[in-house]
Amino acid sequence: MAAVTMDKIVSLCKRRGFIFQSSEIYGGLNGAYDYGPLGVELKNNIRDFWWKEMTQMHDNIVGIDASILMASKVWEASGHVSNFSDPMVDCKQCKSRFRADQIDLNAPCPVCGNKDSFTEPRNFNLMFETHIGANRDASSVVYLRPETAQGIYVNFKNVVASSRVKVPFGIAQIGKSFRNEITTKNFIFRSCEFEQMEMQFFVKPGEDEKWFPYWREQRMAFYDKMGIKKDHLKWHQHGSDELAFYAKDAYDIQFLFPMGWQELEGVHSRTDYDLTQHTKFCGKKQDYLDPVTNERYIPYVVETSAGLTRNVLMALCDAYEEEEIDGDTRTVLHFHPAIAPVEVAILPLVKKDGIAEMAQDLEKELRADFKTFYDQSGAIGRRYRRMDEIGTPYCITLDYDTKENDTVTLRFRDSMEQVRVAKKDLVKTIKEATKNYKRK
RNA sequence: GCGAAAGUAGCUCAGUGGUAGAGCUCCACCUUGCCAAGGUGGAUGUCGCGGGUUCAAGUCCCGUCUUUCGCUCCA
Repeated sequence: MAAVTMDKIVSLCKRRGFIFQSSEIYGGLNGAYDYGPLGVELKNNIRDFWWKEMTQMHDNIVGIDASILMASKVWEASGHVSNFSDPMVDCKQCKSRFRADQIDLNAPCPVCGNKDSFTEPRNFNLMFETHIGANRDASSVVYLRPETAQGIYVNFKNVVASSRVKVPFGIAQIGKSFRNEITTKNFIFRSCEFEQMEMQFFVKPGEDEKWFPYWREQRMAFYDKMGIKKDHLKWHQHGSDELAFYAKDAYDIQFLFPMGWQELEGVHSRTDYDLTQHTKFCGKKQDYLDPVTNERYIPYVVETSAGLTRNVLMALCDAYEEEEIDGDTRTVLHFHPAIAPVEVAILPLVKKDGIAEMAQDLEKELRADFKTFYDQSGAIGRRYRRMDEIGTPYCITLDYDTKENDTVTLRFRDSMEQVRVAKKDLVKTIKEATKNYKRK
């Protein structure tokens, strides 16, 4: 079985309506993508799967949804204004580019040896800038957030005061972030506009040692629940030279994308860095009063930060398979049923003798419980293949026997096995199958 | 931002200056009684965009946008 290439993913995404290039009719916009009818379902399903797992399934995590535009001071405090940009110089002779802080600007170019060859250092700030108000003076500059985490930190006191949460507790958030990347590549893997699923877990200083491995284990288990292949995932621990200035320890979950192992999610120990910074910059103590011991401290933070849009790409790459069947190729997306854009397809074996009408009625009945799709066009095998290609886990076929005894054929995507099920048992049977789903 | 290559139907591509094409897909009807490609008919393009050369440009030239690969970058 050949490894999937990005070309095939991009092609399938466009062909079947998962993901399109932004502004395509105008020649496209670099690093921006639009989600089509199936793509938005997939993305929303992954988002909801994460949200349920992180909030509903934990009694000590609450959610927020902070605004994308925030006070500029937030980014001064977080270090993004000063650290999120790199002054760069180019060699005028050989066009090589260097970071201005990593090279002696008075020395000859290390590549071509040319002297007095560098351009003036130019700043590449990775934050998008815009203005609030019609009057574009310096005081109105705001940034589109480059990460969602700060929206959580600046609401720490609000959440503590309003939600009766006690340390240890977490705040979860899903939303868009923006980075003015110098280059974008690999489809939606790195784009200027992306969505993050973040959770900041606030703990008593010292207890981060305990919670850090806990969340690493939880987060890896999440991908197993989503049906992602175990051998497509691995941990990468940041070496001391890779650690961000705020981080005490950092692990990435990497996924084996077509272009190699790449970061999918970070689990980072951020200590009290951010809350301390905001204390300094806003002048108000961002601390926590333990209601039992009356101790006052700034909590430490264990952060789980996943890319939703990267998760979408992962789900597509992980699910994609081309299987050889009798000299024919079957393209299948083996999505976990919980994230599949279409859960159940209803297919009449023939159109005549009232079978199609019967199938349409059944489709309407099942809508309340599943995302359904009705298709009466073409041979039955062809319709199965179409559903395989968009990852529909269950197909229901109605035939003449359905008229006699109210049973239908339930066909499973992965095994292609078929079972005869009474119409009245369909919802229960399908929900049971989803609950017990195991990726082969 | 640098270098190279590419951009023609929804997809994969052919078309080296002279009427815009193929296969698949898609739609309708027929056939089909459970795993694609059977029959009949049909739809689809300012050949990425803008300019130039020419009697004539998908084709040659310039610019531009986008994509891919390699740099650079990505705390």
